[in-house]
Parts: sequence; structure tokens; C-alpha cells
Amino acid sequence: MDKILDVISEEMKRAFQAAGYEAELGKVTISNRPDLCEYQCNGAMAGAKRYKKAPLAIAQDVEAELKISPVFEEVSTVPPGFLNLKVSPLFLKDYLAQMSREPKFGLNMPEKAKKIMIDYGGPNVAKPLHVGHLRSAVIGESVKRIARYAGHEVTGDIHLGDWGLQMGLIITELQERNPGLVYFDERFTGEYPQEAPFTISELEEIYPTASGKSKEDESYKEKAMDATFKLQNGVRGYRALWNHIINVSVTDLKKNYKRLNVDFDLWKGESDVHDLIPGMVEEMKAGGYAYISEGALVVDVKEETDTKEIPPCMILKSDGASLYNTTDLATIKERMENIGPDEIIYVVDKRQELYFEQIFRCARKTGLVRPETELKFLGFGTMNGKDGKPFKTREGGVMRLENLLEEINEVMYGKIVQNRSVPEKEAREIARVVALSAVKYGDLSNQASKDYIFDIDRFTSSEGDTGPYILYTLVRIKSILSKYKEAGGRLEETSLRPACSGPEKDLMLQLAGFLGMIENAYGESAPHKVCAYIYDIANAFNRFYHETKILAEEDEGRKKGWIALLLLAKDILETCIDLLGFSAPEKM
RNA sequence: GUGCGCUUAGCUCAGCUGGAUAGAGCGUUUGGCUACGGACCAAAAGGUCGGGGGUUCGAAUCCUCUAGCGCACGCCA
Repeated sequence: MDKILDVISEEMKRAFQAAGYEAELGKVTISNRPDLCEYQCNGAMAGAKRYKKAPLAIAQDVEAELKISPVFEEVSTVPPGFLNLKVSPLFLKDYLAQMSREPKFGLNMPEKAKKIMIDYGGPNVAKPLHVGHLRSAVIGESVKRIARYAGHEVTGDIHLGDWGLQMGLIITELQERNPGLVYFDERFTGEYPQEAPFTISELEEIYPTASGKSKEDESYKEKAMDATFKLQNGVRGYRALWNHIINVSVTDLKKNYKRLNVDFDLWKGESDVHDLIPGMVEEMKAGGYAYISEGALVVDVKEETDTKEIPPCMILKSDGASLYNTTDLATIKERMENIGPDEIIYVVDKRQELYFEQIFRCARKTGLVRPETELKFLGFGTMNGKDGKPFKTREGGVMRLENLLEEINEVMYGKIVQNRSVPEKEAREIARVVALSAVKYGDLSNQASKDYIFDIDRFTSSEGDTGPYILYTLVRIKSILSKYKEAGGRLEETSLRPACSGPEKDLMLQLAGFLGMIENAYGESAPHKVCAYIYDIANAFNRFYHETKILAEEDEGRKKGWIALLLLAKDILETCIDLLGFSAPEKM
């Protein structure tokens, strides 16, 4: 079904046409003066010049055509030429009733689903997840869910950083500590042990140590580079060790992402495209795209229209080694061959914008992607502390994601036991669910591209534009609905009624905006629009709730109408928070 | 240096792609509990939309100049 703005616009366009004006002028928008009207049309002013007529006169002509309309309850013309509109409660009710009958509230599915790949997460297997990984995961997950909801075929790929020097560093450090390990015995031909020679917590400490040493000790660094080289060239022991590192790390990553309610369809990494690199490089050379510049193999990606110098895209370093560019390009090649997406979205730190511009141009120029394949860069800003500087621990170090989540869980747990008496275990469980909403909503309610301030106190508050506030509202609705059922009411026997109060109609108007919101949120890959929408819904509901005694209502028909309205509000809220990647508890 | 981005209330952020009196939340002040869940609701105060110029019936929004801040600019990822 059409979004409500389209339905109303359609009616308005008919009126414009009937009055002898161009139909397109009848575009209706949500009112920016809610005190005066619900929707507005500014077409009369836009058409004034064209028809050489006062806008007010045009508006009056149109108004006359709307005297009898099933859509509008009230149409008024206001200087200099605004058409102020109020919809009929019956029309609104019918629209919502149709929404609640249809799957996905009547969202139109695309004629042909797009194949979309989303590249997000991007953790380095050598390091534990830290707060820097939060945004990519949270935003990517939501963008993925929104695109999927909009009817597209979406694949999420974590794109592990599992193939660079960091792996050589770990192997080198392991050898330093335990040179007798069978993995370093070149004459060994047997089966390597199943068990990894280290645990996740050791691994977490090994990498920073190795990384530190390599910066100070030149020969150590050379060893690491050599180890990387051996690994990439398939030395058995090194490969076996590498497998252990990946397994241990991925197990831990899965646990952490699960806790974040983030999941990936593919757990591919840079290592997966290693074998594709030589062929790809050859093709680029053969096609005449790649040439040697300052010792390195590069592809020019300058364009006529550039206002600034764009450096060439480097394919291989002067020592012949591959780099980030190489694996990213090879990954595009692999994705095109295996999945053939119509669109690839990269959810990455915005500071990498120029880099990805080079990659995209290079991929196009060298024919790695089809001309119509969309490559999108969805850059996000930095997560800052209250001081406006990048988020750190109190000691000034990088905060681990686990610790951050733990801290927020504690804060939420404190609030729960303070407000209700709930068994410890249940309180912990609720705290986890609500804390996740606090973190995700806090992040997603900002525009992704901007930096934002991570403020635990604010995010965990249940007042204001926060996750807990949304959940509180939802839980409240659920509570009323279950009380209604307990009293013998049957939800399936309720049906919507035309609104009979301002707050009720307002809630209905908000709910009716769902389809338009989805269209925008998907079109702009903008989860924050979903947040803004549910915040409006929550406010509208709470206002309605406060002035209406629902369960105590004596008029049975009225009560049923309200229950139906609550049911719709609940369904929409639940759908939306799912798009954002979190859920609501039964109680809180 | 070049390019990109940002600048809206004391603070944190919106602003539906050019419309009316620029909106929320927090904080501040004030009011509302016989709880369908008060983790809520209502009201008030608070703004030269960084600054100048332009485009037009009309600009936070488009163009231009300018200031401040941030970021990126070939062998890191």
C-alpha cells in the first residue's frame, strides 16, 4: 500500500487538477505547524508565478474542489497561500486498519530484490574488540536489518583482519616464548595438536607485546615480517598455528558479537582472497591499468572532474607485498564472482573515505565490478567521551568492548533493583537487555556520519530520547495488553475506531507515518530516522496514556478500539527496535 | 598547502531535501501520584541557526566570501 503522504497527496493532486492547475503542485508534507494543521500543501505558492495568479486565489480554487472529500475533515486556506489540512478520523482509522491487516504494515516490496552486501565489523583477529569496533557493528547491523526489511537480499560479511603483519607478530612472539613448539620444527611431518598452545587471554596479551617489541627492535620486526611471509607462502607449521589463532579468536569474537545481538552471514577474512591476488594483479597489468610508479605497482584513479589531486591506488608495495588495498580489491573480485551483488556497502570509519574512493574507482576502472554495481561508503564518526575526545578508559587506555558493556550492565542493574523488587537472576537478565538498548540507541540516534559523545548517564536514563525510555513505553503497552487478556479480553476481537481525542488522533497520525519512515531510513541508510520515529511514537503514546483510562473504560466498543490501537503501536515499536538491533523485556 | 566535513538554546542533538512563530531531551523553575507501571506526564524560561554578502514571494536549508574546529592527503589498516 502507499504511504499516507502519497495517499493524501493523490487527493490533493486531483483537486489541483480539477481546479485547472498542474497536478504535481499537490504535494503534501507533514505540517510544521502542528498547532494549525496535520498536513500542509504549499503548491499554491509554488504555482503562483507559473499561473500569474495570487497564491491565495489558487489555494482557494483548490480548497473549493475539496469541499467534499473522504480524506479531509478540514481544509483551510491561509495567507500567503498555505493549504492547511486535517484528515478525517474515519479515513485515518481505515488507513491504519489496512496497515495492521497487511504483512509489514503494507510495505511495498521491490519488484526485484537487490542483492546487497554489507561489509561491517572488521575486527582484527589479533586484538580483542574495543570500543572502536562498536559503531561499525551497531550501525552495520541496523543498516542490514533495514535493507532486509525493505525487501532486499542482504548478506552481511564481517571481513576479518586476519592476514597481515599482525599474524606474523603473534607467531614470532610465540616462538620467542616457546621455541620448542612442534610448529617451529621444520622436519616435523606428523599431525599438529588439536589444542591451541595458548588461550584467548594469552592471545590478547601477546599481540600488544609483540607489536611493542617490533617498534623498538628492528631485528624482531624482521622476524615478524619473515614469519608473515612464511605464513602467506603456506609453511605448514605456521599455517597450523594461524588456524589456532583464528579459531581461538573467532570463538571469542562470536561470543562478543552475540552479546551485541550482531550477527554475520559470512565470516570471511582477508586470508580468503589470498589466492586470488596473483591472478587479479596479472589482469590489471595485462589490461594496461597497473604500472610501476616509485617502485610500487599502482593504478591511476584520477578523473577530469576532480578538484584535487587523487593519488593513484596502490596495488602492491615496492617489495612486492600485498597491502590493505590488495585484499580489499581482491575481496570485491571474490564477492562479484561468488555472490554478484548489485550493491556493496562499507560501514567504516569516515576517515577512510578517500581511501575507499580510490578503491571504488580502481575497481570500476579495472572492471572488477559491473558498471551498474553500486559501491557505497557509509562512513561513521568517532565515539567520544564526555570531554569531546576519543573515548578512553579512566586510565587513558583503549577500553575493551566487553568492559564497557559490563559497566553499563551494572548501571542498569542498579536502576532495576532500585525501582522494583525482582529476583537477582531476572534483574541481571533485564539489565542486559535494557543496557543493550541504551548503547545501541545512544549510538544510532545520532547521524552515523557525525562524531558523538558517549554519555553513559544520559544513555541509561529512562527520561528523554533514550533506549530505556522506548523500552519502558513498550513494556507499559505490553502490560496493559496482558491485563486486558487476563480479564478475559480477546485481542483478535478488537478493531480500530476513529479517534475521538487529540492525543489519540496524534498517536494514530504518528503510526500512519511508518511506511514513509521506512522508505527514508532505507533510502538514506539512516537508522537515526527509525530512532526519531519511535521516539515520537513513544511520546505520542505516553501523552495518550495519561489522559485515557483504557481498561476502566465502560464503553466496550471504545475500549476495544483502544486495545487495537495499542496492539498496532506495540507491533510497530517492536518491529522498529528489531530494525535497530535490540529487543524489549517483558517487565522492567 | 590542497581537499572534505562540522559549527543550531547552558549541555547533548533533530530539523522531513526552500515555507508560517527554528524543534526535542537533559539541566533550571513550577505543577501533577486512590500506580490500566510515576523509570511517567504537563507548564515556563532559554536561540542575531559561527559571521558577511547573494539567489527569491520566502533561506538553518541553495550559491559565494570569511572565521574557528576536526579529518584526510602512495608503500599503515
